Amino acid sequence: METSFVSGTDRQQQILQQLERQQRLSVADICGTFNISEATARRDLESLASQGQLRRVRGGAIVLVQAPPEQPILQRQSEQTEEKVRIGQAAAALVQPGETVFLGSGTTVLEAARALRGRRDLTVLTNSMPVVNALAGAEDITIICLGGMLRESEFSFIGHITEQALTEVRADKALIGTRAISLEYGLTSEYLPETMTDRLILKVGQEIVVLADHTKFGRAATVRLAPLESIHTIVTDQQTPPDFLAAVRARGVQVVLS
Amino acid sequence: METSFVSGTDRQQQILQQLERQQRLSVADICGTFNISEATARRDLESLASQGQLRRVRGGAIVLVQAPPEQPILQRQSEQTEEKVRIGQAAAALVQPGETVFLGSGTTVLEAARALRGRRDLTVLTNSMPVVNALAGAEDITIICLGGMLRESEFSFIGHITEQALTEVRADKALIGTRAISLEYGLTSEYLPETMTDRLILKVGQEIVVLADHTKFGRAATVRLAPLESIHTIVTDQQTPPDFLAAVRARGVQVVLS
DNA sequence: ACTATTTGATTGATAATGACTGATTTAGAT
DNA sequence: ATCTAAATCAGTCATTATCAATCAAATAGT
Repeated sequence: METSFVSGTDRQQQILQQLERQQRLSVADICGTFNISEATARRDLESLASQGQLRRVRGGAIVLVQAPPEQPILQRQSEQTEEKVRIGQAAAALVQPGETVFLGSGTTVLEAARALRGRRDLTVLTNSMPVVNALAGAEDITIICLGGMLRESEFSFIGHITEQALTEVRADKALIGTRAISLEYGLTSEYLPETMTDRLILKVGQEIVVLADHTKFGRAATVRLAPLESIHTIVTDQQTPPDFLAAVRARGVQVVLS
Repeated sequence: METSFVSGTDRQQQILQQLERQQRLSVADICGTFNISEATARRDLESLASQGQLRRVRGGAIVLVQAPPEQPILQRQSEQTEEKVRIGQAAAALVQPGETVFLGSGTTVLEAARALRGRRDLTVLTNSMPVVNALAGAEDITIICLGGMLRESEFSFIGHITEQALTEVRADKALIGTRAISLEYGLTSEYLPETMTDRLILKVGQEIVVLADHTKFGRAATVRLAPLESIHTIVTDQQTPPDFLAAVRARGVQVVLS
């Protein structure tokens, strides 16, 4: 894994994240993963310790007893950025002029929204605030937002109002992201309230397009959202195992590689 | 991707977009992707940092911990900014902890939203995208957006879906802006579709608070929205003619000067 | 044609880094 | 318990990268 960073502050954030995962970190570990000298590693630890972010011990550092909660959304935003952009563009290419398309939440779908900016004669339905922001002001694109209660971690709208609004609309295509996709359980999710909303979303789209990079395949989360058969198209990247894609195709799902 | 010609602010928006995708950006990165000098790249970062859009670090920039997703720029913000900020703050001061407050569209109400950020134990209802953006990520504030069709000029949601959602909610107070206030015609507006939505908004709020700087008084637009009597409170600035305010008070409307 | 703004180059100043030093702590052996 | 060797540490210093400030050229706006 390439660990690129722009500054000491940035590196310190990453040190904190890694510490969160492993509970403890040695100075040598830090030197290795970031290619820095021991002196710098110690300075980073000293700085973080003085901010009360970690507990300094001889040889490294350990997490504090009550660690501050980590932020949910923004970390995984940086992961697989390249793929996500390409997947988003490939999915956007499926949308035809004149169509009504639903865009769900998640960073990959957001990339599709960005790719749709500049296209003409479209109606976009969404429950994602970043999608609205990305498309607001775009020429010749009608934006309909489903409202509801704002879920802070994803900046998406969910709940009763959202579901009510969903009964009023339909879409030619629905572009959605997912947490996990498996042959056995299909689409799964982790957050139940959002799942209820997502199920309705699957109903308003004539054609369901799932955007998922290779890290999502062969995994399953806790809540079952929909079986594979209810999906029409999957857009993914080249790194997804071909045998998995073959199995998906055998279930009647079209696969688009970006 | 040859982005040969972009204006300064446009480029800064793109910098924000890229930053949001990658979490971090080095000065060198920016120079490369936009073909600009380090000096300009730094100036852009400095400008964005002063707006609180990113966190400047040595060597580049990283995203804020609770970064609201990138949002479109609002034009015509500069008119009467001083007054609007003060009016917004005065109106926000009327809101009590535990209350549910509706925030309408318009720049003055947006200032009230900004003033409410940091307050605790609030539920905010709104049909304004900028308001959602301003409050997204705020601690202890529940945000419920009414969805609907996005009106580009105001970035507010109007139409059938909005009205449907309005039937599902109520609010202790409704803070709304207006185009014009006159003794004879009360609140008037110019855009009929929005007016339909606004009339419903007046019904969901127990107490109607109108935010209007002095330029709005004694004028009337084409569409009648509501008589003066349906307003409970007007928040305005010192420059509003006292005799006009006296007449307003005589009609049973409370006046707050900021 | 003129002015205001933006840009790029240059500068000295400042911060970050890595190598080095001697001091301190730890772990193991006696 | 005491000693010793290795590891870790805090401090200093030179080097490098980055920065803020300044100014002239280029560009946009009127």
